[in-house]
Amino acid sequence: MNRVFPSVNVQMDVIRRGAEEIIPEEDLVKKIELSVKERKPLRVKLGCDPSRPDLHLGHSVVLRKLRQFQDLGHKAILIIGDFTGMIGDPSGRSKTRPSLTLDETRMYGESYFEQATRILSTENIQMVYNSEWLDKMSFADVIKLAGKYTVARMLERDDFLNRYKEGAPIGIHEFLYPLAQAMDSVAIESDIELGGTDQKFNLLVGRDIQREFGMSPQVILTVPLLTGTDGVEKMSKSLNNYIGITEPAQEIYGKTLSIPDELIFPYYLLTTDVSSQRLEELKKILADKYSNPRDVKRELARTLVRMYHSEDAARRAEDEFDRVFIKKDIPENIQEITLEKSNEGFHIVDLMIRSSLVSSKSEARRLIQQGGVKIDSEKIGDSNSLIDKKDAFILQVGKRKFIKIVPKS
RNA sequence: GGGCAGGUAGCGAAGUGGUUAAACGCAACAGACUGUAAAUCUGUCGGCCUACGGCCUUCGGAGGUUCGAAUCCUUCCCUGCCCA
Repeated sequence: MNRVFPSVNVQMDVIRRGAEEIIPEEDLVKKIELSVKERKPLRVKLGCDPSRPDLHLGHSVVLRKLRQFQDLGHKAILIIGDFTGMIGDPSGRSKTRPSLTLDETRMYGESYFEQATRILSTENIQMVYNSEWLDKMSFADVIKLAGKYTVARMLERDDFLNRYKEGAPIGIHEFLYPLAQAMDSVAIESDIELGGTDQKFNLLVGRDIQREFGMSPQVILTVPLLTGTDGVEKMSKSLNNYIGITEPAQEIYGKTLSIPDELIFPYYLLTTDVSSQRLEELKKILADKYSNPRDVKRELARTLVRMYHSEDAARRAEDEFDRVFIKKDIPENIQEITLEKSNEGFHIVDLMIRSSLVSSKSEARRLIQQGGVKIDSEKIGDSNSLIDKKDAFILQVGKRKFIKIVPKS
């Protein structure tokens, strides 16, 4: 590849935006200087865990950072962690994380790639599976590798240290994961590795191990972890506080509006590409107690829908939202199911179960008692109600669950 | 290998023979209020029912003692600490 790169300063400005730490920053400057001089792109590594294949805005933060590197002319190297996926990580809270077969990891890898390229460019990119080199290592190789690191250094990682202090279990293999990840950096000869702040330790191990292998150590760049829609925990699928990048426009819009106000700015900074000037303006607006944060939040929601769908979808999502939640009307497109009814009609509880809006009859009864169930916008007060309608009708549970029932006799 | 301490609902954590489906906190859900924000208030939070009551299944697993067990015993599994 032989091309002209933007100047070092221009590059660093882009790279610094929204980054938490760059370690060591001087090295990055040097690497970029060299890259500009030699017209050689940097190899930018991002490791991906393919075991949870639905990408959300939390993942988008680091992917967007990688995209920025691509746009600056550098090469993105996406490592699919199929090897670790195959072994399965039995540690930690996730009790039964099943080991995946080779086929499955491939499948997930592909799905990951498909989703990631909604953010990444398909040009300067290379995707590799780490089983390619990790699977070939012998036990002796592993021991030798393990010999390059010490327990004391492993315990520098606060996650390990805390568990150690609290007497919580730490599996030996957990010590091996950072090393495996480090081997990835060795294998692909990364110049820089990206990751969330929680990955800082692992990324740093990569530097040490690369050095052990006589390579120039990678620079690491961490990005903040995006807080989820609950405003407390980091965004994750299992905590159900996420906004998925493949979700329907409606969902992205609605979920965005439900984030706490404190998150509006971080979301703008980390998940959108609004200009720096606009960021400054937004900061002022949000600090001004006379302005209503709702307006900039709506703008954020539109922006996100635009990014993952279209301008048009953004407008429609907003209209739809206003209709349903402000005017308390019924959504435009509702999932429709056809159910057979008995001659006396539908038993309300039964209906809720059959449309799988609730998981048990007790739950259904509870919701009815609490006034959370409506048929055609009319509150159902009695859990013994019978619904006898010939034509299709709308069943609503809670604020946002709607389903259209088409009776069939 | 030995000693000790533990394993209770999504999580944290009470309960150590009977009114315990299991206190309390968090999370979650529904309702009120709102900007599907925050805060606040109310209610719910194992399942099933012909339901202000009734029934069934839960306290790491399996057995046992007892009229009766999350609580006592045996055994197995798991975790941590200390000693070797």
